Amino acid sequence: MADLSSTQAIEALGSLAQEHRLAIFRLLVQAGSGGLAAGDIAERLAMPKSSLSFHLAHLERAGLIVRRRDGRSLIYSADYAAMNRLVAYLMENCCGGAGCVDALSGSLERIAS
Amino acid sequence: MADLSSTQAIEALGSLAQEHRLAIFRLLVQAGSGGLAAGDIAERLAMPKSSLSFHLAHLERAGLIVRRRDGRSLIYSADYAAMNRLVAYLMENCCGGAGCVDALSGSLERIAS
DNA sequence: TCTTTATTTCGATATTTCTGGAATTATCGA
DNA sequence: TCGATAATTCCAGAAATATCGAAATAAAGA
Repeated sequence: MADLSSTQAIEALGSLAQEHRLAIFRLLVQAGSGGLAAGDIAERLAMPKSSLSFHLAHLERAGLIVRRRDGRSLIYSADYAAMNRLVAYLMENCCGGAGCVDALSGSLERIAS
Repeated sequence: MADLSSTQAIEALGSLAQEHRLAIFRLLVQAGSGGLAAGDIAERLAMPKSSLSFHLAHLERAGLIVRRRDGRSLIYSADYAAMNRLVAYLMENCCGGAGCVDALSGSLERIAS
């Protein structure tokens, strides 16, 4: 699993830095590896299909989600590995060394329990 | 240390999702708590002062950096706690549960060593 | 093949963000 | 107080993003 370049990190950060796209991504994370059809997402988030399509394409370009076809539906799902790479990038490049690692260990334990 | 709202997370993500701002932030992380004067940053990153000022204001608004005055200089420094909150937000809301925590534990160990 | 369903792509517009020179504000030292 | 230094704010234009209806594409089933 190769490290992210800063260009890739910027792409990913920019994708998540938008109200609708963050909501889409969070929904897909919740949905798990089964993913959700575009139509389902549009309905749940109550947004016009063409707008949704624009944001899905953005997230896919950034590598944060993947899609597969199932009959007439296109199923989108979160790429957890990509997200891990992004978080790892932030921890390695944008955190304050040991203090940061300690602080985050606490968070990890909280989430795991 | 209160959790980030999704609006705050979007602000922070948007601040880092820009070439110059990411470079500024990384530089400030490296610089440590002593921080750097605006002029130093402008020189090191070779950018016009007014542009730099725009980006510093953006990062400060997002809560990722803080500034203090020292004589004629304004010293900027990274707010590690804010960064930790952002990473924690991503792990809690945008990661795939246990699998994600395991993957990131590995990263933490790698960074710590 | 024709129709229906699922979704994307196109296109025009509105909005936001970025850029950098010029003018302005704040501080220091003589 | 004056002159020099450090930085910001102002401004206008350029570039990038977001919005969403209408038209186009892809697949399924009768």
